Amino acid sequence: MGRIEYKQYDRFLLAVDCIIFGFDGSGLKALLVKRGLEPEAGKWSLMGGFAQQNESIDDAAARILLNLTGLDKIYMEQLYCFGDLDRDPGGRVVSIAYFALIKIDASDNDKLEEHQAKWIDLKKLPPLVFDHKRMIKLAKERLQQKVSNHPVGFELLPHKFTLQQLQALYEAIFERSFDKRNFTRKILSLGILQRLDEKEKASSKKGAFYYVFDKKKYKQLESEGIQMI
Amino acid sequence: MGRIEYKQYDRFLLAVDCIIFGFDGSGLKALLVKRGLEPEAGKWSLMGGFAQQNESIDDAAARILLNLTGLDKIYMEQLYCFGDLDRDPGGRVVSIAYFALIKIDASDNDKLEEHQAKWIDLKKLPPLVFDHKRMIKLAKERLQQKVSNHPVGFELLPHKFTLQQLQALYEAIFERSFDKRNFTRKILSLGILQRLDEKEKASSKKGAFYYVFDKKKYKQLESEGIQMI
DNA sequence: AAAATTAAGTGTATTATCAACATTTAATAT
DNA sequence: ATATTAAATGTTGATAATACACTTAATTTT
Repeated sequence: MGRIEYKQYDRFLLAVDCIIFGFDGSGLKALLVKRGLEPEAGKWSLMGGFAQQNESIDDAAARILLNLTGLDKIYMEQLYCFGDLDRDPGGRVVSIAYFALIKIDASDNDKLEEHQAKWIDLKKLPPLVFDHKRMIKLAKERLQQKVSNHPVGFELLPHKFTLQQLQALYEAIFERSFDKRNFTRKILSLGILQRLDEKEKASSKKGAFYYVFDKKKYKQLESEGIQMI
Repeated sequence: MGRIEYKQYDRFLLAVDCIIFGFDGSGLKALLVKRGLEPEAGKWSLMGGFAQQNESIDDAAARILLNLTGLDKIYMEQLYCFGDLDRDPGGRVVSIAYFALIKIDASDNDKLEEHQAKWIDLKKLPPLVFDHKRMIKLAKERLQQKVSNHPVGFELLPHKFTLQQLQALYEAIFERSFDKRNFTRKILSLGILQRLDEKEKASSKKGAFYYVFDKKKYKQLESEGIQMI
């Protein structure tokens, strides 16, 4: 018994690619880098890397995200395994894609510059290497599905935020508008928001109340599931 | 440029494991085999195999399913990539799991016997090798989610079937009962069923009408999505 | 100090969907 | 002719989703 059984079978390079989502108040953004490796070096790409024998695939994904952003303990979920023969012209590489949700201003700017990384609006994507555009498309669909059934703003919004910011996030994710009254009623009825006494004054004279998430209730609904959309 | 860039990185064995669902009128079943390979040879297992360099991962999954059942052009969907370090005691193997939906009596019985395969009720699973039980659990959750948003009976039921058979399928998938009147109304309102003039007489004196799927409408709703549960 | 401005905050009526519930009907067997 | 069996079918109340417009708080301007 042990580690000699499977010698005869083919072995594969395993890449891990990360679709990193962020929200800056207007559009939904993805964090893209200039690819540092041939082939296609210098072109826009998702952040990625190769998995190593001494780590799980989840760990590889976390490592790659940390490497780019300096962040750990980030919301991350496996998206899909892309295994077509010719997806990478540099060789047979099977890629496992993960998507992550981060607060857009929490990442380490030095690291971002190191990788020539930029937040790019999903509606203005440049040409991307390999099948990375397809990955982003799938990730966005998964995010929509996720957000329909789970609270998710916590990961993408600053600690305190206004109802309009939250609505803007949902509108960016679903690329549609919501009725302010219905949206407010729905989201407040979930009981995951706590209103602060503080107001955001930059964008109106009256000012909009800040809210924070009730972490306990949020976590509960995150596992139970909700019906949001 | 070309196929020499990535030499330095680690390479992995890639397994493909198939969760094959079937429905026999009462319970939801999975097709399990007696594992033919050390380690754990002789124990119950999902049907699986190693991916080869000359095929896509999707193709590998289709090959493995064909190999066991003799069936091709089967409904199949990638489930998840399992990449933990010690999931397989025989070596570092990353497994990509697929789930398939087949008509339970369509498969090639000789082939099934060759692999000592059996249809086993999901509620009576024996101990399984590695993380295969976890795979089945996840596959069942995905199936529930799938069925909530897409018509799916077509793949699991015989060509013609009664409303009660269809309801029994849904009840098996969701492990709950539905009100017959509400279920019938809902499913008929989708407009994907065509009633035949023929009746099934085995289980009642009155007889229950057979239905078939309206393939065109079915395919349309399959891509558009529905709200079933 | 009054008026104007700006976006925030809020309520109601209508419609559609979901859930609960029991009787009648068609065909065969006695 | 009667009994039996499972199939087929409708209504009502509750809940959720949608559509829609005015009032309020605070600042800025006159």
